[in-house]
Amino acid sequence: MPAASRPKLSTRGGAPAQERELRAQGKKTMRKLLDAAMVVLDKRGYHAARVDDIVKVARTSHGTFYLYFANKEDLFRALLTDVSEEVEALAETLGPIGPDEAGYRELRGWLARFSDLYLHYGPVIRAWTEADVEGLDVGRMGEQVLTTMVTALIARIGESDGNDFDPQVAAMATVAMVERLHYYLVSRQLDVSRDDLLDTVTTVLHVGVFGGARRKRRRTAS
Amino acid sequence: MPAASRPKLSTRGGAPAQERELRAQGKKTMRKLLDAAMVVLDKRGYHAARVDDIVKVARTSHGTFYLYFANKEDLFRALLTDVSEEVEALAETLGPIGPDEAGYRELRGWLARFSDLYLHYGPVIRAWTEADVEGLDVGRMGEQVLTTMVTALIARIGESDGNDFDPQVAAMATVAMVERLHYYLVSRQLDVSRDDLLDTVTTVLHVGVFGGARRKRRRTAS
Amino acid sequence: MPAASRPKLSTRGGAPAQERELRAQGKKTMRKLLDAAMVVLDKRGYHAARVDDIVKVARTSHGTFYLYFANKEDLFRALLTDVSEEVEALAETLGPIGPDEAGYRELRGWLARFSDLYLHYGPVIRAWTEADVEGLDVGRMGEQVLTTMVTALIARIGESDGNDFDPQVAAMATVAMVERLHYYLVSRQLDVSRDDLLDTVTTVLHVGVFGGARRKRRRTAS
Amino acid sequence: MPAASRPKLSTRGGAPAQERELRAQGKKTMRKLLDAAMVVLDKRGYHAARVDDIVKVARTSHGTFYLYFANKEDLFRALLTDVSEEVEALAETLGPIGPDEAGYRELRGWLARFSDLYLHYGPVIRAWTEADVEGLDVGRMGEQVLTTMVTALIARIGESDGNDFDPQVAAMATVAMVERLHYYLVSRQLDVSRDDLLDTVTTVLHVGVFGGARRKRRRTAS
DNA sequence: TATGAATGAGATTTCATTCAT
DNA sequence: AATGAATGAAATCTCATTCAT
Repeated sequence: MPAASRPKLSTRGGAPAQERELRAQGKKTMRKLLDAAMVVLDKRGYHAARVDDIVKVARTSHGTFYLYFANKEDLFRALLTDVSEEVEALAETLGPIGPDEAGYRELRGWLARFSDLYLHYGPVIRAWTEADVEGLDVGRMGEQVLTTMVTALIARIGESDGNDFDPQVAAMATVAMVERLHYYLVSRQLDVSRDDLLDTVTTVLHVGVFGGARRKRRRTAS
Repeated sequence: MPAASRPKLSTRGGAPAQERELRAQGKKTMRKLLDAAMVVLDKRGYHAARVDDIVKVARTSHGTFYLYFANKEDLFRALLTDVSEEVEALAETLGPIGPDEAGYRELRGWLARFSDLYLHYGPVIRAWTEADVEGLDVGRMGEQVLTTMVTALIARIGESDGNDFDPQVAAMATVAMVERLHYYLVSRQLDVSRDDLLDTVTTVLHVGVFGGARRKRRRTAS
Repeated sequence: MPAASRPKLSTRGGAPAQERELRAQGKKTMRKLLDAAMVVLDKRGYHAARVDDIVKVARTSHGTFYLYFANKEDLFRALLTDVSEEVEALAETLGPIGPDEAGYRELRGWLARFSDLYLHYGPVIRAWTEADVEGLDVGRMGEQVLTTMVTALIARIGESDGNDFDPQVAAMATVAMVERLHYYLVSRQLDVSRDDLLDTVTTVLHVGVFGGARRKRRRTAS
Repeated sequence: MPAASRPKLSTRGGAPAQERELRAQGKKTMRKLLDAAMVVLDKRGYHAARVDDIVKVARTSHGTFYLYFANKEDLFRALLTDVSEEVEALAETLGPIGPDEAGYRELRGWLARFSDLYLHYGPVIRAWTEADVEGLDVGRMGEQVLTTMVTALIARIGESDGNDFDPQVAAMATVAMVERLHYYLVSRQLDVSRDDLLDTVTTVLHVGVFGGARRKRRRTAS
């Protein structure tokens, strides 16, 4: 099982939590809040997420919330920091992707790991999009995450030869497609199994971006 | 230049406006409000957009706003209705896309028209994503827009032969890539000319989805 | 048929209307507004009555409203003036009420005329109650109406002999009972025919206030 | 002194307050708000009562109000619930009312208790009348209160014999007279002592409704 | 005489954050 | 470390009245 699917939730937390030493109970409370935030983020999205909702899900109080986080954005920043690290780790695992079968498999494996990550951190990633407009520095953090992915991809795309397109655009196009498709999947606008989704998107990208040859349809075990 | 780039803003308006007969002045004011909403939506996004901002930009009063729209969502719905129609019209213009040069051109032309549409209606489309979470029925309207596009694409993809992927997923992947890339473009996360973007995305999709052959890079005049 | 049932709606109208000479059309418009106000008052009550509702029912415009009335209260004042006059006229028709059958009939006849009046002007009378709290001078006008009725009654009660109660209180009690019962009737809290209501209330008051003898139940033609 | 004169203000409160556990301080604040509402209701009536007025009298903040009540109607409902219970308790204490002196005393005692209740809860009862128009479900609650009283009275009226009137109408007439008279008393339209009022209304009703014999005027100590 | 449009003061309501225990 | 209570700034919405044609 890929690392991305066993994420360790933020052990740092928000500003107030970092200024003091957290004991076992404190850590537990902070964890409860972060988990709750994910739940609420998933259900309501960033803007509609209320502190009240979060503390209710976490079965704690308003006062307690501010014992661990400076404010709402601080909490989301903590979550996003975790995602950042996961994504960075993921980006590093992207090996060379040749036009052959091995390249296909490499790409599919990587996309599968992204999928795991999205299925877990999706709420945060979607929240980032939502918060992107406006000067929220949460937005800026999201851009960094995007850059990480794109940079890794550009490197691999550049290794292919004979590309008649802009590698940077192609890299972003790749991320765009993969991220949005998962969004459609999670928001039930696309009704398909994760494997089918991965098969198709891998094929399209392998052929379209990495010069892979078209081939007969095949199944890949999850 | 395609019709999509010269869109006529909603002539229907929101709930309150539909109950009365609008005279010239009334129509003008409604138009001012819709235009202002686009500006604010662009700058702030859906959730952060305040009725106050909109009337300020439209240089009118609070009370006037509610003479034409029941509330913010109502106005947004009016805008979305316009987009829906434009998108539907666009979807109908998608001709057959073969693997040859002609297919490439057809696809590029269509994407260019989408591009025009997005450059005009982008704020609304982005806001839709933002409002998607939560029970806003605006979300449901957005899904219809998506469906329209996807349906048109599925038909064309189905015409290609030898596809080793799920046409529905491929269609959504196409929309996903195109929409998000334009989002990156407009939100300045991607710094590239519209033409370069179109060249690359057309190539990737033509090759990856429509069985097109890879070819040397080329420029297409706008 | 008693005069009260063929009321001539205010021919004076509100302040602005009094300052100019009304032609035929003007009078018609004013009448439409007064009628509409009654309808709205009936449906919504005083506080919930909106100028907007009134002009909609009257099929005219806001601007027109203020051509005839200085403001909302002005209109109600006009209506209340009419009621005042009707009530005053009614009060004058109250003859002596002896303990005998003739007294019963006199009382019943008078109450029947009140009933007619209430059935027509009820909305205004109820509005007065509603507007009573607070310094609205509409409230003060209502008190005058009450006084008119009470004064007439006190005179007749005083003519009975052997009363072991305060005539003023008894007079007010009479008005209280009659007015409220009609209110219950009109607001459907009391489900009974107008005649049954009149029979009972006449009996109770004739016996309780005017020293009438109790007798077997009887019907009186409406 | 009867229980009705020492009413305990709502311990349940409005919707938001019922969802959480209230501590001592919370209860105190809720009480302050309910008391303040009575004051404002008395001074301004239901429609003119502003949440702003209430919190000012209660010396608390706007936000706090909504911590305990969903809105003005919710608060009013809480008050009305209290009244309902008091009235119900009062209705149960109505014993048989014969035509003799004992019957007179029973009736007078009961009316005196009603009087106590009205003097305390008058603002709420009057507000109910005011709010009755329009779809406020508060109106429906009021009807129940009315029904409670009427039902108790019908039972007692039915025990008298030889009535030549409709007991239901007579019962409502009784409530109508008593309620409205107190209204006139409290709103200063009737200037008389509570005892004089009770004496007269008891006599009129005893004779008019319960077949009592007329007798010489007398004073009853409060 | 009539009208649709516009206004803005004021009322309601929400909710992130701070306070007191 | 935790909590319920309180706050108030900001946002939404209503509607009597005035304006311009």
